[in-house]
Amino acid sequence: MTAISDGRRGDVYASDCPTRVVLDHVTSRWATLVLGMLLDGTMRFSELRRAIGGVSEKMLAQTLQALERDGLVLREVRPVIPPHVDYSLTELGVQAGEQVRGLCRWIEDHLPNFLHAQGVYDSRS
Amino acid sequence: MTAISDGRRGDVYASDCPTRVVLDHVTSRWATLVLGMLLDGTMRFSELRRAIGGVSEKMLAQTLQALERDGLVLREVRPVIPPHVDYSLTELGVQAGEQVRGLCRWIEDHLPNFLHAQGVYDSRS
DNA sequence: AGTTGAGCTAACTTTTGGTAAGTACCTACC
DNA sequence: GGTAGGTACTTACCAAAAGTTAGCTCAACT
Repeated sequence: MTAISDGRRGDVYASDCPTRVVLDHVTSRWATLVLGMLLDGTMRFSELRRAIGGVSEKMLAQTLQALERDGLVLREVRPVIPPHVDYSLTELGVQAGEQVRGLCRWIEDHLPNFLHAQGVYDSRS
Repeated sequence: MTAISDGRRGDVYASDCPTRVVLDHVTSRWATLVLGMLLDGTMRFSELRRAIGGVSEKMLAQTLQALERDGLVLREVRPVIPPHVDYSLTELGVQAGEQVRGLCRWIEDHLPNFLHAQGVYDSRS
C-alpha cells in the first residue's frame, strides 16, 4: 500500500506518511520527557518547567502545543489571575507516555554500558 | 543523587546527565527507523538508505556513527572492491530496537486518531 | 515603588538538517 | 575507450529548526 492517509494504517518508513510527523513530535527531545513526567499526574506549566532540567519556556510551550494538537496532551486554562494552566495526558497520551518512559528507564538503567562503549569507541579513533 | 556518571543509574530529567545524549541519539529522527529496521537483520549501507524513505547519505552515516559509538550498532567492513559494509544490532541495540519499534507500530496503528485530533485542533484555531 | 511569579510571544542567534557535489575504485555498456 | 552506474562515504553550502534573550500583562508581596 502507499502512504496515503485514507484512514488505514501508516508506514513510518515512507517519507510522505503522516506518521512521520507524529513520530517526530513524540520522539522530540522535550516531548519524551514531558510525556514521561505527565504520566505521574496533572502538572502546571511552571511545574513542568522546573521538573524538566534545561527546558526553556519557549521550547516547553512549543512542545506542549504540538502534543496537544496530536491529541496526546489536554490543556485546561483556569481564567484566574495569575494565570493557571493545567496539563494532563489524554488516553492516547498515557499510552505514548508508557512507551517513552519505558525507553527512558531502560536508558537510565544501562548508562554504564553506554559510557563504556563510548570510551572504547573514542580510544580507537 | 546528582547526575554524576559514577557508574550508577542515570536521570534523564537532569540536564547534565549523560543519559540525555543517549536519549537524543536513540530518539533522533533517523535512529528510530534504523534501529527498527536492523531488528529484522543485518543490512548494508545502501540497503538501509533505500529502505528508509527520505534519508540522505549524510544523515544515515551520521546516525550510524552515533549509534555505533553508543554501542547499539555493529559496523563490519569487508575490504573488497567495491566497498562492502554490514550494519547489525548489538545485544544492547536489539533491546533499544524493540522499544522504538513498539513505539513506531503503536503510532502506525493509531494514525486515524492523530489525524482526527489534528483536524479538531486546527478547526478551532 | 520595585521585585517576583505566572504563561506566554516575538526577535534574534546558533545549531542542525538537507542538497549537491566530490572521492576512489571497479563493472558493464555502446 | 569513454560514459554511466554502483559502493560508502566526506565536504561545502544553505535553509530550516532549535535555542537564547527579552518583553508582556496583571496582581501579590516587601
